[in-house]
Amino acid sequence: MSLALYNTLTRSREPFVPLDQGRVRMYVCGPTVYGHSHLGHAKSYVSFDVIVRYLRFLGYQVLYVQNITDVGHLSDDADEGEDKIENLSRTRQVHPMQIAEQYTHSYFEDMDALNVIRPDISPRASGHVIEQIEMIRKLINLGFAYEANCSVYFDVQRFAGYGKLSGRRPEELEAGARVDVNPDKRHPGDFALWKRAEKGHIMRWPSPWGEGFPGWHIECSAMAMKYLGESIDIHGGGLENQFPHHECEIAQSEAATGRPFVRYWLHNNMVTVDGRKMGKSLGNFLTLKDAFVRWAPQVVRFFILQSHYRSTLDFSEAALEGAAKGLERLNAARRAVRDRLREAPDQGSPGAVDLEKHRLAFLAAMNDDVNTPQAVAVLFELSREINAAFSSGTPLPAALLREIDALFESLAGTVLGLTLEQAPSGRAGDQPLESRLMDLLIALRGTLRAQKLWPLADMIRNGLSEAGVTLEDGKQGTTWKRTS
RNA sequence: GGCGACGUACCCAAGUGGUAAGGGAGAGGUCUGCAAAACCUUUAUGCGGCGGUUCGAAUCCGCCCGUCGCCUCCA
Repeated sequence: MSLALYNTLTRSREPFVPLDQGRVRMYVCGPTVYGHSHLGHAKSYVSFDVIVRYLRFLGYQVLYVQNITDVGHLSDDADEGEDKIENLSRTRQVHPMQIAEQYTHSYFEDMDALNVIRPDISPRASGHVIEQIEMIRKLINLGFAYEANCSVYFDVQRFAGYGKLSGRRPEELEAGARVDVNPDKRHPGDFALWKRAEKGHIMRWPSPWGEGFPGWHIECSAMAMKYLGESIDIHGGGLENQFPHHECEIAQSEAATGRPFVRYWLHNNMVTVDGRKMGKSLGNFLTLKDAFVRWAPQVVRFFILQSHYRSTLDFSEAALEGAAKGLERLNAARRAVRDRLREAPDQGSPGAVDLEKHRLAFLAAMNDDVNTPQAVAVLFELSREINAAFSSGTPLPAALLREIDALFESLAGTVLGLTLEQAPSGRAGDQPLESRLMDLLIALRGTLRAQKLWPLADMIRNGLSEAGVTLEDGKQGTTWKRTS
């Protein structure tokens, strides 16, 4: 049993075998930093985060590169549009790099909150203009690109493999009604590698073809190859970037090196709202900062993991609420394990819960093209079995409880990035002042309850509830937790 | 118009030939002063429709209906 991934290039599920044994070179298209990240970004980067985490869990040494696009991404057609970031900088009267920096910070802030492990390298496009120029020059020398009117275009007709990822041929593009006529291009499908900077354009660099800036597609090829080599194992990105972005990446990279650029192309699907894509252009997006006001980042992460990365995920308040409750169920299970651990006997029947069965089921799900919803289902099944064992009355031995706890930590924590039961909660014996005050209130209420002074007892419970603390009366005494 | 997906219960969502995972909601129950939480049980003879292949189909094939994505920027 080993990891299989769905490769867009071959449109099939393939066993994952990296180029070098034990090492994985992985590149994922990062954000264009001209706005706060939204739920769609979260789905993409959480999905790839889990893939990276799982590869590392399997023992691979992963080098994970994810770019930050801070120049060259045009707001419209690749010939007419303006640079998105420069656009915004004009409106706000600040330097484009200030815009890029602001939203780069914002991006990492959100990803940190989602417990997304940072990439090993986060190269900025503007910091790699030299590499991009070098690559463009090479493409011209090899006859795959041509200069026209101080801009440089890739000649799609010269590259035989153009279309192998998306299934689209240059001939078909020509038939499309929406390809703009650009007299500089030899073929309507040719794409810009370097753009001439018009008067007033702030982001500009000197080049052999005059002052200008790099096209959008070239950055990923140049940076991926700089840090990962000419052939990489995994390239990830959003489904909507399959064409033209990734198709162009393949063309320019393979034309330049003559070698296969990417072995496994992975594409994640998008978040929808009422069945429609969540996107900036549609204006139906929810930024993560807004989402986090309502739902904890962990809940958002969990919500994402409950669907497959290649499936669309439909957003709704009800769906998020459902995820929040489900996550709490897993939390409760682990909390119960830890609570019992305090008074667990050293001896007992260790065979009460078959951990190995669940561990293997979890791995089987993950090996099957990173089926996180299935893996999450295994966690629920594990939880149910543990709870059943608890309610049967027979105390589980400490060694088994520690094993269960470790299994949660490993599968839910290390692999899925879910930090179960981090919210402060407690029973007698905890250290901080908050806990000691809670102990006092609980003891006071306990006395009132013993005297059947219900109104006074409820006054404490209701007051704490308003302060964001929930009391729960259980068999083994009263516990409290924050309700956020 | 071209290319490509998808349609599974009230909602979200797994499942690519062997007789429908999981979560939420709903219902019943245990516990409780009440409550909350937790736990247990339960909830699709059915997988958009109609045909076909097969011993057997949500899964494969064909047609139809519906929704969406890409072809212009988007994770």
